[in-house]
Amino acid sequence: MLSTERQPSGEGGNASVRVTLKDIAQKAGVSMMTVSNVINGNSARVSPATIERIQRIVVELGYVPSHSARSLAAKSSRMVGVLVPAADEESLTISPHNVAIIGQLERELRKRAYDVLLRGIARPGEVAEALRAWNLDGALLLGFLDEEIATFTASSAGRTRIVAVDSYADNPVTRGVRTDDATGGRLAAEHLRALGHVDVVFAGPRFAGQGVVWQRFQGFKEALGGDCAVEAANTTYDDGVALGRRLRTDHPSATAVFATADILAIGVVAGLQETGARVPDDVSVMGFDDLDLCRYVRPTLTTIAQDLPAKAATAVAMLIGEIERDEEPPGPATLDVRLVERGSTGPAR
Amino acid sequence: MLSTERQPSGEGGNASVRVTLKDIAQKAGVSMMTVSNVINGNSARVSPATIERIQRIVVELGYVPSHSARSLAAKSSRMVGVLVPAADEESLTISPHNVAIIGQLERELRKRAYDVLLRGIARPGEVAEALRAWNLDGALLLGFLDEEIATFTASSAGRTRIVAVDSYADNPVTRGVRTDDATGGRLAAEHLRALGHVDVVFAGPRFAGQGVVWQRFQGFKEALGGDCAVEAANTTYDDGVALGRRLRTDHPSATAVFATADILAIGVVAGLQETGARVPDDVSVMGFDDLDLCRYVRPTLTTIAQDLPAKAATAVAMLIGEIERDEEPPGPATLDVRLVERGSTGPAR
DNA sequence: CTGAAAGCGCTAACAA
DNA sequence: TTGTTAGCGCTTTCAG
Repeated sequence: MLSTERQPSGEGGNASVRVTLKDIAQKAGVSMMTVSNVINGNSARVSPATIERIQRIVVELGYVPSHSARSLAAKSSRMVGVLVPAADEESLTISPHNVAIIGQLERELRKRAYDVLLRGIARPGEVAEALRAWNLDGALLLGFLDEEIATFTASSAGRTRIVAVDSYADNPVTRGVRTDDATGGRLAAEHLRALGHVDVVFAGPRFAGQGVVWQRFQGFKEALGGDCAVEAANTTYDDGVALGRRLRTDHPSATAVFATADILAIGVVAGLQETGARVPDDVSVMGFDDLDLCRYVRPTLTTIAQDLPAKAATAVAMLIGEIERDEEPPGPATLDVRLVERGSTGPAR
Repeated sequence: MLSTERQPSGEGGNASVRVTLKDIAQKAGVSMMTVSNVINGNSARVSPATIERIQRIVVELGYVPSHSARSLAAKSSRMVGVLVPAADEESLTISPHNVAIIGQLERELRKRAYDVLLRGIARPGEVAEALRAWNLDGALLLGFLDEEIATFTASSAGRTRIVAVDSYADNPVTRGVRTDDATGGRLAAEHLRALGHVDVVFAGPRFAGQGVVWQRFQGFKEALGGDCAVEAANTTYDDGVALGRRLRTDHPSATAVFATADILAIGVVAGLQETGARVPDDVSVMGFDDLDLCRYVRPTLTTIAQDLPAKAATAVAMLIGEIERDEEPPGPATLDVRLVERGSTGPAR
């Protein structure tokens, strides 16, 4: 993975002080501007010969541009913020789902030569603050609630672009990228119906007229064709277990559960099993996300899969599009979902 | 989590242009330096009255300091790099273990008012490069192999501090933080011995005379008192499954497996179960790390727990200590481990 | 195609 | 306790 390669410092004679544009310019006998243009690939304005010479010297001296200086002098910093919610000071427990995304985002951004500032956000104002403090070219919001996003204000410069992942918020300063949650809900309902389930429970975080969970519920309920019970539960294993334990008491006739997150579904299965219920023979359970986790548990978890890498790539593409090509803020992007059948769902009893 | 709070911009009359130190200074009728001192908490050099007045104006105008400018003018940027390995351009799949740590690191650093640059590293030179490009005060290395770390060179400024997590490398420019891997191996061996296991298999990534895995093996073998088979396997579920499937063919007399990672152990269990073996009745399996995952699978996984939050906190404390107090680079830090008994280990058959 | 001047927003080192 | 003078390293004009 890492090639064995020496740092080219200490060859040009100068090893321990910062090599600046000026140094390069002097050694090459040209002005700083010419060097700057070469570094930034403005090859249109420099003769091929000079380019070649300068590039050699750059390598020879081990020149590394100062992004701080560039950021100060120019409009752009080539750095974007990846912003995640942070409950005050405590527990920046990035959710497994977000965690998976962060890696992808970093990769996509690095490919395009952008650096990433990772930062937890505790107060709404911190978004604009972070943006301005480092002169960020843009920001990616991860895992915020729509209500929170609505309170974010743009950087006063007005040039800062913001893309929110998994958001339906209609904040004018943000664009959204999300999976097709409504269709996900619908697929889940259709799957359960096809297996003969009629009396089912929907489990997920409390929702109210907006947001990811609400979308999933809408699609689910509609495709179900009938009514369904709703159980509020946080997206955690333990909440799932608690629900699973009392499910057959509180919903004696229910034969299936659709949870809005895999981790929650897995908890439900565990809770059910504790009470002696068999999954899927007595109760079917399905989740949402298709984390790796789904394959590790027994029974393996039937779920609605979303394409994380694609979501990350789309979010980055949108952001960069706005930043570099000053594109019209496109409408929100919606990514496909698909049903993944595994062992936790079966015919209604 | 997020308090409802307005951005204080647009009250001072000026809303959309950058508010600078100079603006504050003018409005307060003092010099920029005085304002600078107030902002940076150099209260010793300013009269209480002035402090109070300046602070009011700062809030009123919604001033946000430019970190780029500060980073350029001062020695320090108050930003540290969190550096993870990145297989060339492709698949920056940050491992679950590292990912869990990143959140903790960010939290610890933010508490101390440091920002985080998250960056994948594909070539050794990129470490020093990233450090210098943003004038980073330091860096945290996550999940690199000891051989890789040995090739990293310091920033030429010489002031940059580097702490490597999970490393035993003796690179003069880095300090290490890790869990007590040897003791972890020992605890595992003692646990299995106490249950009567004699013929056991050690499974983990290939190692050779150094590194985390080697340490675990040393402790394990020594406490075992006898010989043990070694199976090379990557730290993935699928490699675990493969090993589990052929375990009873290749090691017919083995009654226990110690894997150097939970995810690997869980795969081994699944592979074994596929062949009809019962865990732990026929074969006991244990892992290392104590990820949440261990509670989700059946049987639940016996493992060696390491304290991730403590590891992150220690790494940050070491780094900040070197940065701010210019402390003597302390020796490497080693954190405690403990055995967590769950359902995947039992008496030898 | 190349260069000179001016300044981005801030802080170090002195003076006063 | 406060102000002044210099830059940090780069990019943006605008002239050659």
